[in-house]
Amino acid sequence: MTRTPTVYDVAHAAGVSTATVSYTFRNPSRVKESTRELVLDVAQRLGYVPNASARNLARGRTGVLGLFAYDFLWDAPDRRIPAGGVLPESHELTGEPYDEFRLFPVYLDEVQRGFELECWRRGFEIIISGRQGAVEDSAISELAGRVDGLAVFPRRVARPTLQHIARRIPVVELASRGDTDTCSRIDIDNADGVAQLIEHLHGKHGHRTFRFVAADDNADSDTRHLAFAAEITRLGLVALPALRQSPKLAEELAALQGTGALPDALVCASDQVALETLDILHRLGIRVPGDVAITGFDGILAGATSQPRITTVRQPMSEIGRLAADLLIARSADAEIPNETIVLAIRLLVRESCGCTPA
Amino acid sequence: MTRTPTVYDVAHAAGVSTATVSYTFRNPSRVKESTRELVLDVAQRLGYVPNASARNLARGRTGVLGLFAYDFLWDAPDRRIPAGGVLPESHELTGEPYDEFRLFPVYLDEVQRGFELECWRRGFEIIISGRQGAVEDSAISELAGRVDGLAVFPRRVARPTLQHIARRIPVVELASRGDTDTCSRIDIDNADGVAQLIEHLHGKHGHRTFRFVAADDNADSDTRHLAFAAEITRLGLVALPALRQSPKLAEELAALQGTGALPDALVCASDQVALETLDILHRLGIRVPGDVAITGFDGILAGATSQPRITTVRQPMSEIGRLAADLLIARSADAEIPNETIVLAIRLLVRESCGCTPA
DNA sequence: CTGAAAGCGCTAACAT
DNA sequence: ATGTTAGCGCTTTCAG
Repeated sequence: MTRTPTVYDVAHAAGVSTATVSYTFRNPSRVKESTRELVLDVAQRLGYVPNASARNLARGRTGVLGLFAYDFLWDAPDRRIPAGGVLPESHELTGEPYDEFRLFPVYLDEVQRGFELECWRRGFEIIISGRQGAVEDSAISELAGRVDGLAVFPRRVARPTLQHIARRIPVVELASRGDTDTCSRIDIDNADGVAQLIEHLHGKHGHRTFRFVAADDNADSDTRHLAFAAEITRLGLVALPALRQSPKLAEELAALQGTGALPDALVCASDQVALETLDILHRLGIRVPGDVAITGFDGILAGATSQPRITTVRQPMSEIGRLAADLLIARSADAEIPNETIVLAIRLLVRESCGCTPA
Repeated sequence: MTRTPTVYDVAHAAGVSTATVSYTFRNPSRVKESTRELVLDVAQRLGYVPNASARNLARGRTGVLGLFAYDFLWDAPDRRIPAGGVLPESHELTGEPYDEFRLFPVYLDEVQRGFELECWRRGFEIIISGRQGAVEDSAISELAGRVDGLAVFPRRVARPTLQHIARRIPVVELASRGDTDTCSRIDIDNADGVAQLIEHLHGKHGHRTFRFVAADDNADSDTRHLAFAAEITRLGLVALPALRQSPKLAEELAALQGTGALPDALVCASDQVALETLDILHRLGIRVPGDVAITGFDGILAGATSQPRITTVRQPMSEIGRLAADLLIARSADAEIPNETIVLAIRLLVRESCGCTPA
């Protein structure tokens, strides 16, 4: 096997300089047509493929944006996406554990999609990186060295690491966290979402007792919980402690059922939490929304195919991804552009789990 | 804004050589602990992030695998994923056209997922690249220069281009095409799948007239159509010309309905075709499976949530992605490993669109 | 319109 | 255990 051809080989074979070869590919109009054709011909014949590492090094940028995702499966391998009964056992699986968890796209998938499309539209490539559990600094730093800008989901990367990276390339955090100005941030109006949900449950359905169901170790969940508490207080209702998505959630709900202490409504931190809760309630024989109303947050697909369908707040997920890419591209081209925080509006999606009837 | 720090800066500030800095990051055990700590400290203070382009150039490899995907939306912007009636209008959309098409994951998404997970597990990063419509050679060649191996979906990239690239890095094509040994190939047993479907429709339900519904410009569709024709012939049944997924499919089906010439069963090239066909039949008032049976191919999620659920053949999609990554990693490490074609087994998924009753 | 040549930042022999 | 140094392949300024 011969050495892979370089600009030198092409230049030599074509009887031109390496500069001309380079221009032929990067700036064709600078090269006389006949020369250009010659070079392309030779390149073709030799099997020349430009080496991006060399180019990026010379240019000082990569044309790649990174998305540091995660897979919640890895963190919670024994937790399934509850799909409100529609998850079909006959949707044959390959036997790999993750295969059965990720039938439905989740929040992250939809954000990723928006990010991808915007990158491609703008001529950027995209590295999707993911790690299991706690992220070692080296992994993320490794990734940072490969890209012109980086989008990360919160709570995945230690803050000092993020600050370190943000000194070198633009970084945008997706979703809430609140402090610092290390990086840009794209967030949604969580408080408004929660307020609209409660307003609907309270004003429209007359519900008076609420419990929040929190997700584990999740910044968004915390934000929404705070908003929930504030809203409950504002309405002069009784603030009860939050329930928590965990292996013990089923027990807790069973206990509430036993003592007749079920609230009127369960406001869940996310659609995924809502779906899991729904599943548990089903198993306990508690009817939704008959015995208890339930709401989610996000607007993922699974919540629209469950039984009943989940009343929720829709995030503009792909728009979040799109904006993230947009912002990174701008800042990577001009370091003077300051970090910014964008807060996107949400929208209440009234379906059936709150007690409304299907249209 | 100061210049971004390099190994030289770190080495200088720490009073060591660049080699020591490099070793500290790449081969820590080669460096005395105290030195290592010193270097890491200085690097931290300076905000040093290793430049991957330089490293890759020096090393001669990138640690990145590419997946050249596509988005069928771009090619057919006016064609929706029909979801058998479950696609909820209230699943609020952002207004961007693609947003409403891609609610359900498709074949490609699931393959991609397997690819990603395997890459991450093996310590590779992954570049997902996509283009609209016909792919210019430069785009794919561009990508090829960035990665150690490339997986492509068929019919997206001109064959000469693929051959050109395959001279430099390992390439694997996902799904059927058949000719050449330019690249490796991962395929499924399409013939077996089609045979099992027809066997079921014929043997179990006694159907005798079949029409194939082909997808446009799709290698898999062609392969399955051939297998379909062969099987029909083998059983001594009447071979009728294929229908074709297109804006005119509705007319054609209506015509068949009008003349009482509907077949017993429609064997569709994919689940997506089946879902679209199902949608059309619905609108024509033709009952499925009452008036006509229908089958799909792939095993995507949308086919499991439609009404009725689609009887289909399940491809091990994430396994396809996983194997692709596996194969590329092996070949990128050892150019002596020859190309190979892997054919994976499929599995019949009997649901309701064939006429069976729900379990 | 084309060529010469100086980097880009890092790695990995090889030397000490 | 650490330092020296020659590349890795391409881009781009400056000359011609």
